Amino acid sequence: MNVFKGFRRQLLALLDGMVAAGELPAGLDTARVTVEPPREASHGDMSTNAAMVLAAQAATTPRELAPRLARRLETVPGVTAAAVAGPGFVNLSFAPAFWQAQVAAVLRAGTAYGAGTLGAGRPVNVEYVSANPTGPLHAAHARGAVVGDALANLLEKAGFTVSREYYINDAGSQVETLARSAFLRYREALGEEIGEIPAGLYPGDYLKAVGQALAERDGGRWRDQPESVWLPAIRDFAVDRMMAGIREDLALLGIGITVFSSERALVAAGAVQAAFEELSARGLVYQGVLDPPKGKKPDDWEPRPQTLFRATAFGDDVDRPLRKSDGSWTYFANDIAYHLDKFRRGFTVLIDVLGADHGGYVKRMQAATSAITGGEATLDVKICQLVHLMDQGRPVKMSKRAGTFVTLRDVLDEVGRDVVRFIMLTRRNDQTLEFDFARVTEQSKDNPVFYVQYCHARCRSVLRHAAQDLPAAALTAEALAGAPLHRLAGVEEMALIRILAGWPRLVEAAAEAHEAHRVAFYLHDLASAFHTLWNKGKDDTTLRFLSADDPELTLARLALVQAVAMVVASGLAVIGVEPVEEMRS
RNA sequence: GCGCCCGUAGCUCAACUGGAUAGAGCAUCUGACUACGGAUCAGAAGGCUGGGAGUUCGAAUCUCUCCGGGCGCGCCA
Repeated sequence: MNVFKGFRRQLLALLDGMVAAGELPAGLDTARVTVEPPREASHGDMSTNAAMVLAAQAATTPRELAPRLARRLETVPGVTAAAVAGPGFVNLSFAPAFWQAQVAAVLRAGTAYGAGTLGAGRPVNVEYVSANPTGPLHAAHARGAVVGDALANLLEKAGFTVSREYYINDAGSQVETLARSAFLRYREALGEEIGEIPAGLYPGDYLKAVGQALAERDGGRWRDQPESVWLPAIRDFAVDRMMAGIREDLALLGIGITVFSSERALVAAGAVQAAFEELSARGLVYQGVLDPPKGKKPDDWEPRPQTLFRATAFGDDVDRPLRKSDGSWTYFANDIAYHLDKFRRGFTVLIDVLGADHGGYVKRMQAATSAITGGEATLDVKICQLVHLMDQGRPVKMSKRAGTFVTLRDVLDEVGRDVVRFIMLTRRNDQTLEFDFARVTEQSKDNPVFYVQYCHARCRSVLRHAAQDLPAAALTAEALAGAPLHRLAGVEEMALIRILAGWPRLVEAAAEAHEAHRVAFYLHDLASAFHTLWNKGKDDTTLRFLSADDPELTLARLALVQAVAMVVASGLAVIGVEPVEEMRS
């Protein structure tokens, strides 16, 4: 459980008591009252802004209310001091036993420690990757894949029921281009000389295998047919092949997408028509003419009446077309249908993880989501900025034309799944990220993956040593939960325990903000506190975890070490990284 | 030209959604390490949070306005 939230409940009860005693007016709005760890450790263990938030309502000043509050707070069991500071904060200190008990809580919960009830089982829909099925995933896709997957893990840990989804864009012109490109490779496989790949078609070698497979399956039956005959069949064939490859790559990266939705199937099922009618029924569709885009002057622009969605009524800048001039649906219309589909499947919290090039798409999709669900569903869009691939500080040159673009598979082969997953979360999603092949694999504290893994490995190492040295002792987590934890009184030990106790709170806050990267930063902090303690033991042997002449202290410290290992493992699980038992050389 | 994202230590980035003296890691100096697992640790220095104005008890965070970078900009997806 989240100890800060727990104490906030006690604080609110205490405020009720003050109201009952006539010390505060009834009907207080306590929504903005917070209990948090103070920024400065020297300020105490917890801090509340209650006096500042409530002073105006109580017709007094923060500095007057705070001491009255502090006096009451000092009577709460476990609280050793309540001091007024700054503009009216009340800083609280707790007895060591309060924190030491958290170690036992970790040990009893295991890697489930931090799992929360915040979500209360409510459904959340996370859509990510959704790469066009026109080629293999490349390195840039890895970021969205990891961000989405870790976010899904995080939300699950916080108690939400999560659906992980991939939207297959198999209905547009790009998959037709794929079909034509594959057809060319098919003719090539049948022995034809195809020469240069014409501009506008996909040149990648990966299509050779598609052409080959098609030739093996169907022989020459398509070769002399008109495009209208072979295109649908070859398109479907090629898309299936591409998706098979993509699923394989995702599996290698450990991405747990379970729902794959086909745009084509959605259209075929009439979902777009239904969504269109829904919008029409709400009076949000009209025929109109848009202004030409400012500043940019398309040569072929001419005013033309279109079927438009009134996106401006929901915060977008302009109304958006739903139909192309040939009468078919725009990509946007299809996507509205998909989001409506999510809503109809019971999701009111929708999250899309998209690439940087979709930044301009956010407003209209949020507008559409709000419109078509009557405001019942909200859409949060996480835009993932670019990944700059580097090697030893130099950019890795990438060119699709020259065929040197780096695939996801290349990156995985080079550095492995765990490194990719962790590094992708070492920046906020909306910041560009540098991915340096040399740096992310080096074994030093510069490398956060290594740093955190090393922390876990050190913990496990200590526990292995303990098992050898103390064959008679019960060293299971359950047994260690009963260790004499009051012996954990060192400054560094207490600091470490406070960080451990902050894990449930971090899970909640990160889940609420939809920001999985916070887990990576937290793990780095935790590892840092652990390495600090470890190194203290080098200088001062009385601080070592294993103390031959003090078995009780040893047990208490082993409990702490075990708890650290568990929380690290639990955080790594959210990121999707396997904790290691030892560092391979 | 318009919209969105961003701008924080020399570099790469945090900052618990409005809290206290803005924090880490590199790099730079100064020290510790013949070992529970070497790839670490302790300390120093480094800032007008791009500039300016506003909102209030309080702003890196919200508003406005400039400056600088990225992405996008009718019937591509």
